[in-house]
Amino acid sequence: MSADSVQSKVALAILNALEIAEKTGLINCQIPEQIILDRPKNRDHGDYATSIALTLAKAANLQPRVIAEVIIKTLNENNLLVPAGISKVEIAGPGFINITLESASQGSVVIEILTAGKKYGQGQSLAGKKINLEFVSANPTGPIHLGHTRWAAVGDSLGRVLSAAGAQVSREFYINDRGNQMDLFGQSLRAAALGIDRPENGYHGEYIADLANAITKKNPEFTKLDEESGMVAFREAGYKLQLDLQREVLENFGTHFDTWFSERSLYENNFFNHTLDKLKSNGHVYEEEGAVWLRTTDFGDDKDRVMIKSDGSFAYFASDSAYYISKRERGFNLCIYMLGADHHGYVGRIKAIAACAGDDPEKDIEALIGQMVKIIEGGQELKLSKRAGTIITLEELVEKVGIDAARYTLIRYPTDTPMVMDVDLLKKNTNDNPVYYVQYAHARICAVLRNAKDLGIDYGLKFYSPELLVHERERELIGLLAEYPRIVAAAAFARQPHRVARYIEDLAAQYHRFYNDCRVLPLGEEKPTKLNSARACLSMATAQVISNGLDLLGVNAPERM
RNA sequence: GCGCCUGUAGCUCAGUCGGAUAGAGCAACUGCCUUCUAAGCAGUAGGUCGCAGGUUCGAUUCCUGCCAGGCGCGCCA
Repeated sequence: MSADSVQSKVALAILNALEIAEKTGLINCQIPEQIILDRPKNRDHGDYATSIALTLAKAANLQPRVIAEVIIKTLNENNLLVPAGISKVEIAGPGFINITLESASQGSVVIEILTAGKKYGQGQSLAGKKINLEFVSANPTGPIHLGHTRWAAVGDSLGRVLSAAGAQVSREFYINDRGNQMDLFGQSLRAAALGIDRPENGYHGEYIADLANAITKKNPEFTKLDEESGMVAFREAGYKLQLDLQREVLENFGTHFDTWFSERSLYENNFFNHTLDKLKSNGHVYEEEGAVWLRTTDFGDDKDRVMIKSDGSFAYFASDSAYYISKRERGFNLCIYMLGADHHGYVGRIKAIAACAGDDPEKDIEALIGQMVKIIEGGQELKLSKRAGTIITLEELVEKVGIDAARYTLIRYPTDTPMVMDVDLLKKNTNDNPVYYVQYAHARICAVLRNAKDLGIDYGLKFYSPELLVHERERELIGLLAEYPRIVAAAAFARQPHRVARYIEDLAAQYHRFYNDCRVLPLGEEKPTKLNSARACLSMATAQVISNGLDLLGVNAPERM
């Protein structure tokens, strides 16, 4: 919320009134730093409401309604209402204070929006946070599947939302490019190339054969290598190809990563030993049964974790530890891990690593858990993917429903809820499909504005008369537009981009209602009036906010549909 | 057994610093286009917010217990 927004003026006026009342002895208690304004659900309760009188009742030892009366009296006597753009203040119910704004004042948000443009909604609530946002992190041994896709959409959107709240965000993809799985991958590729049986616990999707073909085409000599060096040759070539594919698929999906972080790099330049020393110096490392352990039980983990196995090789946990330390040493003061539900057992471990490193896990680490995604088509759950051999891939989903519908649907729900995607519904261009509903509102506004231009109607800031927008629909729409910055800040704070989606759905609905009841353009031979211009400005502002919101989701705002 | 998540309308789900009469879409029924995109709008109907306690002016929201469902508990990655 910008300092000069309508809301903040109102909040400030009430705060001033409270301070005055406290000084003059009308109220005797600690005055809060901020006044929280709600938007009442019921229109009869005004444009804003605050429950401050109820909250203070106990501390002040007064009836809530008495406090409300004091606030209102003080507002009146000190002429605080007019400068704040308030036309009416009322007490309601047990002590709520309901506030109605002057039309001109309320309408000024349109000016704010048109002036700020793409920047409207951005704030500084997370300024100073340097966030490492890690998501997807699929193994480079196969395609991006549906579970990853949820994160590809939500993680990307969260990155945008956090940035909009003023944080400095780096999106990171962790590549698990060492360990058994990689070797199995190499063995599977080699087996496919040679036409021999693949390892039982290896990879069996059709894409393995495709990759193997591509490799042998380029490097036919690989097939002549012995088992070990052949495995390595295929592994490395397959790794590169598969990683490039993942990158390409994600970029096409609109999800960009700033850093692709290789697990192998943790073992270069002595970095792992450096991190081990660091953990040792904090006293949480010990040796037992020939293995090197991190005593994570010091910090609430259920059992200690092995970093170096008794055979001298590194356990996966070694990488986890080093990776965390790398993040911290690269200057991030908040590491967000976006994990699948099947990995939620990691949370305790990761936090224990932070604690062992001397950090505060509650402050420096956050884990977001994404529940499972199911996909149904024709009433049947889709389980098999031709390509991956197991689960539906990102590409298959996009082929079915398109990028916008896929992203929007995945982002629209909180991630801690398991979700079901209905392909048939997402293919429909009706309003059961929220992405079209929102996009349609945007396209509709663009059409109106095109027509306005053709009719020679002047719109834009110079022709905007906020005091003319007094219709109930106009006031509701304007009120909702003013909410947007708070929604973005709240979404960032809660790490919940779905709030932005839900908000623009509301906004689209509100615009449609306005459109239905308030004619924007002159009818027939009527002469354009200032009201036409004002409504065109309001429409323009709405389109801007829808577009800004969709942008935070990584979804297009089409001008025509 | 322990840990995490979920339980809101017939269906899919919003509602999270505790607020006024619990919301939306779909499905059912009824209206609104000879002028802005009907991919839209208005209305009717639909609820013991899993169950039982507790905290307080007030609980779908916070705490405890229970019931039901999903997932996880390797010197795998």
